Amino acid sequence: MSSKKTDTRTRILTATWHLMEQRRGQGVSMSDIAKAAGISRQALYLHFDSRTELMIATVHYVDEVKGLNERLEKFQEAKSGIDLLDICVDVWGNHIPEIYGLARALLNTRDTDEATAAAWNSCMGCLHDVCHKIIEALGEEKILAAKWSRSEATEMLYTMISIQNWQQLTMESGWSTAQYISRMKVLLRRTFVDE
Amino acid sequence: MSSKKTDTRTRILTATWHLMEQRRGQGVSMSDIAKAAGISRQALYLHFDSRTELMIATVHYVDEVKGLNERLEKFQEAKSGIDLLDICVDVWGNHIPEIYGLARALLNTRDTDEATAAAWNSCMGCLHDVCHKIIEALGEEKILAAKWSRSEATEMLYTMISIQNWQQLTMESGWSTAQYISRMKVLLRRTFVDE
DNA sequence: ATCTTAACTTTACACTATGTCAATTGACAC
DNA sequence: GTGTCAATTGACATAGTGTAAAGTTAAGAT
Repeated sequence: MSSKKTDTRTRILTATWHLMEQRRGQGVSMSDIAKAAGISRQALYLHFDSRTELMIATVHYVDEVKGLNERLEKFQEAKSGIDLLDICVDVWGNHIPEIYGLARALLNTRDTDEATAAAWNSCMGCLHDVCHKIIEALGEEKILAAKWSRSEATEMLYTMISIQNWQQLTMESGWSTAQYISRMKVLLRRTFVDE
Repeated sequence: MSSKKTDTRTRILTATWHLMEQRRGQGVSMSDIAKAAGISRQALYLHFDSRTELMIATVHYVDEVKGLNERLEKFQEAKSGIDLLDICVDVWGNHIPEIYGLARALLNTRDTDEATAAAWNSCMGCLHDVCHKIIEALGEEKILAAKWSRSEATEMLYTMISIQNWQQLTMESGWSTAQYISRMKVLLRRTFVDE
């Protein structure tokens, strides 16, 4: 049932992904992608209407392959709000490096492109939900730091674990992934948990 | 002593700045700037070699006009590390909205443009210094939270007060400037200060 | 064996944006 | 007047995205 068209589509998606990671999301043109996929630039438009559509499809493809959703199932194991917080930072902190280039490409164009912004927000929605769950759990356990309303805490948590902050700390300040995870856990626990 | 050339240069810089703030740093072409400054597109290149150079010059111009440096002199009044931290969030939190569009434009191009990245880092250097001073002060007063090394704390503080985080909390989550400042102070104090 | 169709190719073009170049105009100084 | 500076106009080069048209190749149906 795997038609030629489906094969090529997959080849394009993997090529896009690999190029994005290789070049950290910068300087990847449609020509580059076509060359990497072994087809002509114009043939790309037989599969995807626009660059934006290709980017979004690649995000979904990577999500599927890497299975962030399955990774987040680790959450079922969590026994407390603090557990949830730690697992979230572990899973997400190890996930970011694998999608960094693609994420950069999307973040850079989302300002000018409405569709990209929408796709990005929908992808990030699941992370936002996770943040919400964590704060709710801390709230129910009565250990959410008193100075935070639940909605404010959710937004702040979501902001703290953003890809931009990961980039700043690892790419610019030179932290390792382990260091990022460890320090971020400290920051989040001190910020949101009264112990 | 104000030659015609100097006048035009200033006119270009103010036009660039205003356009950037109006359009939040997006979709501002050299043609747009020329039109707003009342000159031809080509004449821009008599004053600035490239778009990048114009952007950087505009940043310096805004810095001069808005006087971030003078604002940071408020720091002389600070009597403690905690004072420093609060003043920093106040000053910076009120400064960001005035440079947001321009900052966006620079952040978007710094990945592809080495000169932009360098200019940006040099501008942000003073903020990084401030972060360093704050952490040193907290360290000397023995109230820097034990889990942080001074260099790690500096990087983390610098990351927390980034423009990207301001954007996420205000533009995307809808917080007011006052709310941003208040919540950020809470986060930073809880994170870095042992009381 | 022939016809059809899907997938892809090549070539060409339109559009936008940055940046360069040459010839020209207008104003002002000496 | 002559020279010079500031700016103008128009033409052009380049890079990237996206569109359109005509031709090729190979698999499948009849």
